[in-house]
Amino acid sequence: MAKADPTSEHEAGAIRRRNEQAILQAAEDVFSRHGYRGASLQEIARQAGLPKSNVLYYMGSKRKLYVRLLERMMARWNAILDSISPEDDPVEVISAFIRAKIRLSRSHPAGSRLFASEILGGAPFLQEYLQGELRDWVENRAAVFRQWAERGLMDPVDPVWLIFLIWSSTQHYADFETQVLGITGREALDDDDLEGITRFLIQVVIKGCGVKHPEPAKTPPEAIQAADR
Amino acid sequence: MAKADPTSEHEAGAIRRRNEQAILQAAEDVFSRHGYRGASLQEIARQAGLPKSNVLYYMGSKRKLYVRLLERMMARWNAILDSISPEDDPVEVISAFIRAKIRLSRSHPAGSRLFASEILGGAPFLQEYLQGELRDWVENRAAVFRQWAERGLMDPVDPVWLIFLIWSSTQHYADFETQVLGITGREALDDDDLEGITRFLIQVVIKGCGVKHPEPAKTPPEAIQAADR
DNA sequence: TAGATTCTTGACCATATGGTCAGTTTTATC
DNA sequence: GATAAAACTGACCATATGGTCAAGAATCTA
Repeated sequence: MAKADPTSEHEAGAIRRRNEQAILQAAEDVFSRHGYRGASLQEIARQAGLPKSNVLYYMGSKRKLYVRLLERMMARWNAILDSISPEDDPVEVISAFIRAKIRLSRSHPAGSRLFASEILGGAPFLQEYLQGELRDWVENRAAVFRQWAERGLMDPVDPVWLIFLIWSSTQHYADFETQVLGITGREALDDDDLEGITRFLIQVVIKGCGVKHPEPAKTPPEAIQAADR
Repeated sequence: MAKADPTSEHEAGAIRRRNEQAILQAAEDVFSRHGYRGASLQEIARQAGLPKSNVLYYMGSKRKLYVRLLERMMARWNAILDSISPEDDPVEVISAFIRAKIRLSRSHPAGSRLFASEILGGAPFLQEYLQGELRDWVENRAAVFRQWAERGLMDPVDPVWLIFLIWSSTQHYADFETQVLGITGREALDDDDLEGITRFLIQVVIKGCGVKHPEPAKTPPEAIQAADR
């Protein structure tokens, strides 16, 4: 190997990276539970097992730490926001999107709540992102949805409302985990629950918006079988 | 009139009531934007146009003020959580619920966000409510949904997930108003937008879950007409 | 008008906040 | 091992926090 084992105690940057991660993780939790103002560096430091000064040494300021967390979450987001084309199968695309979004909300619940908290506070740090990247992304998708509707592959629903519907319903299981657990009376949602929720959401959206598989150009055998029933 | 005009400057309790309302309104806004910890009595007082001491005189403590706001919101909620019976028309019931929920989220956006913020923070003040009243309500509804499914009036979807779907998607337009506006690029959502969203959500849920009108016992004329087309 | 009651609010308190800094320890480089 | 650079942290600062209190102002009751 060209580099020394990064997890070793003896390697230089190892403990720095470990501390940084500990701080980021602690901060994500505290910020997500109490919002930007309500979070305290003291609590973050305690949760990361470091003195407060050390947190500031690593992160510079509360503000910078917070922005860094937001950016990290946006990056995770971008990773699943792959582009689509009108030639794709609408059923596949929408199903995959719902699935990916649920998975992300569940694999990074604190980050997801952090985002929600930022939005609730009026998105003072995210205005740019909302009106820039994210807006472009939504409009792109919306255009494709409209083409699908024109080709009869789905009902002519407003694509923006559809995107928000998928967004809100998937996000809900991370942001409002407390509520879901409180009401269902469970300790936690297991993988089976998650799979059930995912399937349910996919089914409702697909069926509710009349999303269909595209007609293959040259009818393959399966299509004939399907028309047969 | 038995009592003096409550809005008059000369009536005794009038200004007290007015101050109280000003405080509650200001507090709802500040708490909803910054969460319990992040909110400061100073800012609430300033926004209500009163000295901080006066706020404490009226409300006792930050905690009491916050709890009072939560209770007020729960009361508004209960007002639309009327009970249903398996004999009702599923289409009507679900449509009315979505409509009422959207209306409430829009008429009291700050209160709605306050609730969301409380949940994000782990619902330290609402555990009881979630596991008590609200849970009972959800289970009641779920039981009715199941009966509808058995009678073939809707698909056999998990009723709890359905309720959460309606919940999250309707709540979204209040809680994430900033996001919606930022992405759509609008200044505000007008009544037409709201009506469009409402119709869209109703359509997707009704169609997506295969919700049907019940067969009337003795087919009235309208049913024949409907079957005609 | 007199006395009691309720309101109102500035001054104040203990505590906690984000952030600075100087001094120390640890690590890298020669 | 000497020196420089990076990492660390306790003491400290100005400010803001939720809350108390006493004393004045307004209102009600007689």
